Amino acid sequence: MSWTDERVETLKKLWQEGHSASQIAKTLGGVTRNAVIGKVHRLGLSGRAAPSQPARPLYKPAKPPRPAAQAQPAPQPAPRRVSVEPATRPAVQVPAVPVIEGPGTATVLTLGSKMCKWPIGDPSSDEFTFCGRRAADGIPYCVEHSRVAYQPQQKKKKDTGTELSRSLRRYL
DNA sequence: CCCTGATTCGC
DNA sequence: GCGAATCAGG
Repeated sequence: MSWTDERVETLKKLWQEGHSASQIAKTLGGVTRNAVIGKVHRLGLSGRAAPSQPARPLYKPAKPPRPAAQAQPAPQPAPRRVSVEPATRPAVQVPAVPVIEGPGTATVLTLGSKMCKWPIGDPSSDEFTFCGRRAADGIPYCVEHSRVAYQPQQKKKKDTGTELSRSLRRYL
């Protein structure tokens, strides 16, 4: 199919009405959404609404790998400057060896690798915390919660065992 | 994985 | 001019 005046007009109409490229493609028939998008751009009516913000965020990563037929000796890579998070981060310090706190005092921010990750409370609540008691290396939970967490597993058969399950057995 | 538009570039 | 391929997001 080709872009007859009629089809182009339909395209414009539908596009301005807010239909998606694929919807328009289906309506018109005989074209893909890519074709529609391509045409839309050629017609210069890309950004439909909200021109407030640039449709294109100003940076273009370019596209490196593509079998370009023996192109000319490409110049220098032309460094692209992309804003890369200049913000200063406080970098929350998480104690490697957490203080032994009572249950439910560790938050997602203070939860260290060696702290029990047993959830306490409603995860969707502000009150949500983790157990936070000391947990052995490589074990997600403290002894008490490990027992609960792995209960169904504990009395399985052989259990040739993963590293974790072996550590676990030692641990419990 | 489904979808969206944006871009590039061989044709 | 066309649109497939590809990309960056939602």
